[in-house]
Amino acid sequence: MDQRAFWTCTARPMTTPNISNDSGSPSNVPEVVIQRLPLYVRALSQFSDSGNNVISSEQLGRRLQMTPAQIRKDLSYFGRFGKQGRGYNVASLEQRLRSILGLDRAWNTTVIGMGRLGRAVVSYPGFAPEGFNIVAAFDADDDIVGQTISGLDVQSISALSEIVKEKDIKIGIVTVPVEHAQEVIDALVDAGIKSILNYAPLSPKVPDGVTVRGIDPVLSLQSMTYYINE
Amino acid sequence: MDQRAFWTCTARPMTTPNISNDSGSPSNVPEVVIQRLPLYVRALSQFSDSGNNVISSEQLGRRLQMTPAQIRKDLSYFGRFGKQGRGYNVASLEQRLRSILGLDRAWNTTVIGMGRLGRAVVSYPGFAPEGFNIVAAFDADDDIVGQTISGLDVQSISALSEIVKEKDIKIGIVTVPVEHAQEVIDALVDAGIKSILNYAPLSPKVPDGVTVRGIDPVLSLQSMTYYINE
DNA sequence: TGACCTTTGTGATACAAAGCACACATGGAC
DNA sequence: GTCCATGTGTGCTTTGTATCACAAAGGTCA
Repeated sequence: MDQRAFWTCTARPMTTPNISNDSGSPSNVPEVVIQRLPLYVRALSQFSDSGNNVISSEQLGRRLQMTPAQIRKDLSYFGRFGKQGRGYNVASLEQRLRSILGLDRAWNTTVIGMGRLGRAVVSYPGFAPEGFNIVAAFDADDDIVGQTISGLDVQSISALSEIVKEKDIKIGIVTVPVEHAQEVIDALVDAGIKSILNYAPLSPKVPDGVTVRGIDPVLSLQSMTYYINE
Repeated sequence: MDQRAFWTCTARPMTTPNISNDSGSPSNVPEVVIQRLPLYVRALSQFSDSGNNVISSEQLGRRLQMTPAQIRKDLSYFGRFGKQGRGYNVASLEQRLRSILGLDRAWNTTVIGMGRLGRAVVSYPGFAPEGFNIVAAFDADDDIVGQTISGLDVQSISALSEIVKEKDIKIGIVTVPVEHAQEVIDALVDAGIKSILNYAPLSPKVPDGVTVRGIDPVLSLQSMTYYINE
């Protein structure tokens, strides 16, 4: 395999579990900041639902349990969105942030691995409302290929590359058993995918420019137990 | 050289999405370090499966995509486990780390919210082998209370506190809809739970000394889209 | 035994991110 | 128009963490 760096995570010395961003991306914005933007979007969306037009960094900070200064600093990486003495326009800040993150459009995604976990993922109703459409499903098992699950025809992994191009899929969601995860991720990368959401319990190697985020509840539990005693 | 790790979330003074550890814990060990330990445990376990007795920080670092120095530094917070010129004994280091994390015992957990997501969680086969036993299930809906799901009798949330004590439950897993998540988390805290795994898309408020880890695939996707273009 | 090689453990250093504090816009009151 | 209250945007300071670099420790073999 090639030995370009695989580094992960962040542009930063953050080295946080389950996040791997190789963003060789020139983006001078720290990765941690990018990760907080969706939180702001979510909070703003809730705020506007409750009928508010304007919000201060203080209010937003109280809701998200962070300091107002950090929020202002984060936003300042992208421009000046607030009015002094007044605060931020809720709707317009939300819109600006969505645009920065690329959330003002829909994204086609695919799930690879149609076992128990993959089925749960494709039937999870939380993705579509946020613009993440699962448009293809794959599996390696011939007994599963050909089935229709949640309206998706399960296809053979050998067709991955072709379908990715055909359907303009930009994000891969990996739900295969851990022993096949690296090869599936390699296949996604070969197919040109740059963003991978990985449910398998491993730290995959990916080339620069590919971002991987891991979802690993066991890891989360295992680090919490440390704090239970003391 | 640059390096990185990946996986879930982060630490305290860092305010990273999905992690909130207030642990007023006196532990002088940085939270990020605690979060990396389970990665080491996992890698060591794989190593010993492949028949190796000894591993160097360099080998471990290669596998986990991080610098050897960071691994040695992390370990040094807890003691001296290696032999110079040789490396670490795989089995014994794994055992020591498990002990530090509290993984050398089993933990009783409960899932609150028996909707689609909760059912997926209780039937997920990845928890038990790691010592996390789900011993109770709760829901607020009277139609669901009384059902048996994956061998668990679903109980009313009103019985939460009682059952937590009766079954010595130490960890709560929250899979209720977001609009009820904060109240359920409050109830867990009232019941004496100190560790919460939260699947609901919000940043819950918890008192000092309670650790919350969030599992939020949508947030992960939303921060990845930023890097797709550029 | 001692020369040599490897790999640890750790003080010192570099750097990134968080928080502080204040200058300065802005809007409202009068 | 002037004054005041409010809350942004940001340079500077502090904090936290990753990395460097090297002394000391163990192993090996002549």
